[in-house]
Amino acid sequence: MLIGELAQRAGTSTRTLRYYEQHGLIRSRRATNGYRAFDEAELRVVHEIRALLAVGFDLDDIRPFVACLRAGHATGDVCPDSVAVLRRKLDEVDTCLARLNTVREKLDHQLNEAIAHRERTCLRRTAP
Amino acid sequence: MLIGELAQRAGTSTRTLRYYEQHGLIRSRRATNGYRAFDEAELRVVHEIRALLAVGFDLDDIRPFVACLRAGHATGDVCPDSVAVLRRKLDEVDTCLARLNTVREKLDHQLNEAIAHRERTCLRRTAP
DNA sequence: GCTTGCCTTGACACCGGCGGCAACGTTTAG
DNA sequence: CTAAACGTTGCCGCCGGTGTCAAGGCAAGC
Repeated sequence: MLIGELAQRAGTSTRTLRYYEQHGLIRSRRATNGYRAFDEAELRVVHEIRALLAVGFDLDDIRPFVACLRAGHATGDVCPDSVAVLRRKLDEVDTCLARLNTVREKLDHQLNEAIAHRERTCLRRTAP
Repeated sequence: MLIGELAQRAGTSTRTLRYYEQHGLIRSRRATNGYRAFDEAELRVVHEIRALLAVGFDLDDIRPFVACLRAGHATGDVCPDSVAVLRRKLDEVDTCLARLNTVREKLDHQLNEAIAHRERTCLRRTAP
């Protein structure tokens, strides 16, 4: 499979695939003309990459999942390293959620105070 | 007040202050030697900027707050434009929270599945 | 006069996942 | 023969707030 076909089937660009390869996430042989030749299996790998990126993982985080797939597992998340990343990411998300909730409260409070202040000082210009 | 003093009092770097000035957020006169001279009032402005940046605002978002302070208000958030930004930011945060919660659920599910799978296939290497 | 420590502007580096372009080789169809 | 449609490598741009360095002007104490 040439890079264009893989890109189309995976719903990405050739530029993206070269980038993944350059960073060791996907693999290819080279034909005599220098063209990359991809195995069918790489399609699944690309899908895994895309799915994890969409969730907020970066390429380094994703590497263990790819390795897990290459090791023959049906999914990329059952290997110890992948599980470790999942745990860490879950922690990160929880931390982020906590911070974001704090920010939300602050914003909400600040917004209400500001509106209250404007009403006290009779500066309402927009209808309630 | 010279830039070094303002930087120290505001807890930032001179580089940062020049950047803010370059982007129209703080103001200075120039002494005959070319040095920036800052009013005391700018200290408060810088504090406002830093506080909002810390919450996740970008410099463009912050501009109305600074204008509000300069208009003589005790706080930067009571002016209509600031309130509008606050509303928008609150919406953004809510959207972000929603997405993050979705991600959290996915991760949690995926993690549990992976662990369950490993236990089914007797690959436990770490003590429970 | 010399050093030290302020200040000035300007410009590059960073991070990460690409987009996009240049300049060029290959294959295939007409 | 040529044009179109693929492939290759390499490099710049982006985004935003800062760090950091260069190369130089000023202030003040010895």
